[in-house]
Amino acid sequence: MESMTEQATPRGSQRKKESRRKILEAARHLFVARGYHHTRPQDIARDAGVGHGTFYLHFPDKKACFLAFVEMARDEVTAASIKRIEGVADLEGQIRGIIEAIFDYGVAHPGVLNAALTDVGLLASSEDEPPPPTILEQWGDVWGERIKAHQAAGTVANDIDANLAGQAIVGMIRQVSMVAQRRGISRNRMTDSLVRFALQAVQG
Amino acid sequence: MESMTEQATPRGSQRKKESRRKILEAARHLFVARGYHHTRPQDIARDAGVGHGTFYLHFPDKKACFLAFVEMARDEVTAASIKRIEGVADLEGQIRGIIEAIFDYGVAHPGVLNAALTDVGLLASSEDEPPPPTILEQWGDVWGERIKAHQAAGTVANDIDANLAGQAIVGMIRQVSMVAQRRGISRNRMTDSLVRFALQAVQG
Amino acid sequence: MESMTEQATPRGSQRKKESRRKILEAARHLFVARGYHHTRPQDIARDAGVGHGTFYLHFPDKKACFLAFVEMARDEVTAASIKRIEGVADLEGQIRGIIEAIFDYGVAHPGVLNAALTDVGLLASSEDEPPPPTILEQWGDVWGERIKAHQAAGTVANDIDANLAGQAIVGMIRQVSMVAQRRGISRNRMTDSLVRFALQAVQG
Amino acid sequence: MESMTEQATPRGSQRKKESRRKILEAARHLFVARGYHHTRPQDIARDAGVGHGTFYLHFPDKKACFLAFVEMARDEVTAASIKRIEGVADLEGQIRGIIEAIFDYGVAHPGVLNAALTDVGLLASSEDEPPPPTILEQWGDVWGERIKAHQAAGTVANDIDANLAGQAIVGMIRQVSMVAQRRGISRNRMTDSLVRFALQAVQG
DNA sequence: TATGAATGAGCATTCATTCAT
DNA sequence: CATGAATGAATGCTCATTCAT
Repeated sequence: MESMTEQATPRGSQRKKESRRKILEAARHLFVARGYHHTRPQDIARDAGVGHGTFYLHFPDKKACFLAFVEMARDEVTAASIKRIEGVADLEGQIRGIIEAIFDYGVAHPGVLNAALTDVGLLASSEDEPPPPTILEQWGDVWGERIKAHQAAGTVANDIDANLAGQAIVGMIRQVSMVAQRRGISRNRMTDSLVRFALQAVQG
Repeated sequence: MESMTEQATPRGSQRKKESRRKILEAARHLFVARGYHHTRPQDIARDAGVGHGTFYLHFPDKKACFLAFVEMARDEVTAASIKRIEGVADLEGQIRGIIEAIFDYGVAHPGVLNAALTDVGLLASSEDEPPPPTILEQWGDVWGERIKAHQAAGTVANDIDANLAGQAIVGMIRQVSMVAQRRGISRNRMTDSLVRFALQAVQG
Repeated sequence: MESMTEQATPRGSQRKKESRRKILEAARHLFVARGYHHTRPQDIARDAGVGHGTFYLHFPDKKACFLAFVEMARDEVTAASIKRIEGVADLEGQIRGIIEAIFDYGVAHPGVLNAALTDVGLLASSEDEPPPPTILEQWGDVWGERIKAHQAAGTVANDIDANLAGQAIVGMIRQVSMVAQRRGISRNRMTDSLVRFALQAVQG
Repeated sequence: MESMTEQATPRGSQRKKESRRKILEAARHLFVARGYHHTRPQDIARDAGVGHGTFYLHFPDKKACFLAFVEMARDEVTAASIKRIEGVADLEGQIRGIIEAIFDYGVAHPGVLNAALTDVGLLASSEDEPPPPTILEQWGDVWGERIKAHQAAGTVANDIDANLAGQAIVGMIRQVSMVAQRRGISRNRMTDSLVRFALQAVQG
C-alpha cells in the first residue's frame, strides 16, 4: 500500500476526511429527523460512529455543523437545477425545469429542504454581524439574474424589477410547495400552477 | 388579606385578565427582541412585573404563550388589512391595500411579524400531532377566498387554482418584503413591484 | 405562625438564606478537602442537600462561591485575631496574640486557611481587571497600620517602611507555619521563633 | 527511512534532546503567560513545533512537564544567586546579593518566578503521597544552612532557630516582592527594606 | 390568585491522554 | 522517534417547570 512517491494525501488526512463525511451524514439525518434544536452533537457523533470529541475536531460548534449541512443541501439542489435546465432557453421551460428539479430533490431527500430552510439567523449567538443570506435569498438572486438575461433577450419586459421578481418567484415556490405538501395536493397540479403563476408574474 | 367587602369573582377576574395582558405584552417585547429560544418564561414574568409562577397560571407552557403572541399579531394585521380594503372592489386595489396594511403594521410594530413567522412546527415537543397551520397559510387561504370571489365576478380566470394562487401571493409578499428590508429597498419600489407581480400572476 | 404585622423577613427569604448557608458550609468542606479544581458545583449542592440548580441561585458561578468561602475564612480569622489582642498594647504581645489566634484557628478548622490561600488570581477568567488583593496582602496592610501606630508611639523606629514591614511579617508567618506544619515542628517552638523574628525585624 | 550510514543512537539521542528542549521552552512561555490550568499539552506541542504525541515521549504527563519547568527556573535562580555572593562573607552582603539576584532574574524573565511558585501540591492527582517541597521551602533550607554558618562564625546568635529563620527570610522576600510589584514600589526601597528586615530578624 | 425558591434533566464543550500509522 | 486523529469522561452551567407557602 505504501507508495514509493510522497503521498499526495497522507493517511491521517484521508482518515480525517472520512470522519468528517460520516459526521456530516449523521448530522444530516438528525437535523432532518429531529430539527436543529433537538439534535445534540453527541447524537451526531454516536450515529457517525465516532467519539463525541471527534465532532469538535471537525466543527468548532454545533452551529457550524448545521451551516455545513445547509450548504451541502443548497449545493446539491443548485447542481440538480442547473443540470435540469442545461440547454433550455425559454423562460417557461426554465421555470418548470427548476421547479421539477427541486421537487425531485425533495422526493429523493425528504425533509432535507425543510430542515435546510431553518432560519439560520435564529441561531445567531448574539449581537454579532448580520446573519448570512438565506438559501432562499441566494436562489432568488439566481432567479433575478436569469430574468435579467431574458430582459436582455427581449422575452421579459424591461420595466420590471428583475431582482425582486426573482425573490418573488422563490417565495411563491416555497409557500405553495409547503402548503401543497401539507394538504396532499398532487405534484402535477402544483407544478402547473406554479409555472403559470411565475410566468405570468414576470411576463404579464 | 383579600378584603371581605368586595365581591371576590369579578375583582379577581379583572386582576387575572390584567396579569395576562401584562404577561403577553412582555412576551411580545421579548420574543421580538430576542427570539423564542432566547426568551425564558422567567424573563417574561419579570418584565411583566409578576412572579415566575404567575406565568403558568395563564399559560400551560412557554409554547402556548408564544402561540398566543402569534395569534395576537395575526389578528392585528388581519384587522388592519380588512379595514384597509373596506369598500375596495377591484383586485389591484385590494392587493395594494393589504400589502400596504402589512407594511404599515411592520413599521408601527417593528420585528413583530418576523418573530410571529417563527416556524411553530419547530417548537413541537416531539412526534405528536401535525403542527397548527402557519399564519402565512391562513392568510393564503383568505387570499384564496378573495380570488374565488373575483373568479365568480369574472375578473379572474376560472382555470387558475385560487387556493394555490392565494398561497403564491403571500409567499411572494413574505420573501420580497424580507429581502427588501434587508437590502434597504424603498417601500414604494417594493410595493409597486409586489402589486404588479401578484396581479399578473393571477390575471396574466 | 403568620404574624399580624408585616414579616420583616418573609418566609421565602428565610428559606433562601438557609440554603445559602448550607451551600457555603458544604463548599467549605469540599474546597478544604479537595481543593478548588477538584470540587464541582454539583458536589457542593449534593452535600448541601439541595439541587444543583439551587447552587446557581445563590452564586453566579463556582468562582464566586469560592471567593465567598475565602471571605468567610478571612473574616473569621480577622475577628479571632482582633479579639485576642484586645487591650494588648505592647508590640510583642500583639504579635504573639495574633500568631496564636491564627494557629488556634488552624487547629479548630484544619485546612481552611490553606485552601483560602489558593491564589485567586489563578482563577481569573481572562484579561479582566486585576485580581482582588490576596488575603495575605490585606493582613499585611493591617499589620502595617499597627506598626505605624507603634511608630507614632515611639516604640518602633520611624525610618522603617511600615507597610512593607507589615507585609514582611505576614510573609514570615505564612512560610514558617507552612514548613513547620509539614515538618511536625512544635507549635511553641514555631511561635517563639516567629515572635522573635517579627519583633526584631521591626525593632532591630 | 533512517539512513544506514549514520550511527543511530547518538543522532537520535541528539534529536530527542532537541525536542525536549523545544518543548520545555514552549511550556515555559505558556505556563508563564497563561498559568498551569490554562495551558494544554497540545498548545505546548504546537508552540514547540512538534506533534501532540511527541509531548508524551518526553514527559509522562502534563504535571511532570510543569515540574520540569519549575526545576529549571529554580536552578537558574539558584545559580544566579550563588554566583552573586561568591566571595561575599558578611551576612548583609549575602542577603542583599541574593535578593538582588532574584530581582534581576525577575526582570530578565518576567513572570517565571510567579508561575514557578504555583503550589504544586494543588496539582496532586488525589490522596497520594505528600507533595514535593516547594521551591521556597528549598531556598529556605539553603538560607538556614547559611545562617548556621554564621552562627558557627559567631555573627548570628546561637539561640535562634536557623532553619526557621531561613524560612522566615524567604517568606518575607516572597510576600514583600509580590506586593511591591503590584503596587509599583521602587526596587531600591523594596531591597533596602528587605535587607534591613532580614538582617534584623536574625541579628536583632 | 400569586409568589419565587427549588429542581434536575439536559446541554454544548474541553482536554489530557492513547495509539495506529 | 514522531505524528495527529481520535477519544469520552468530565465540567460548568441553563432553564422550563413545580409546589409549598
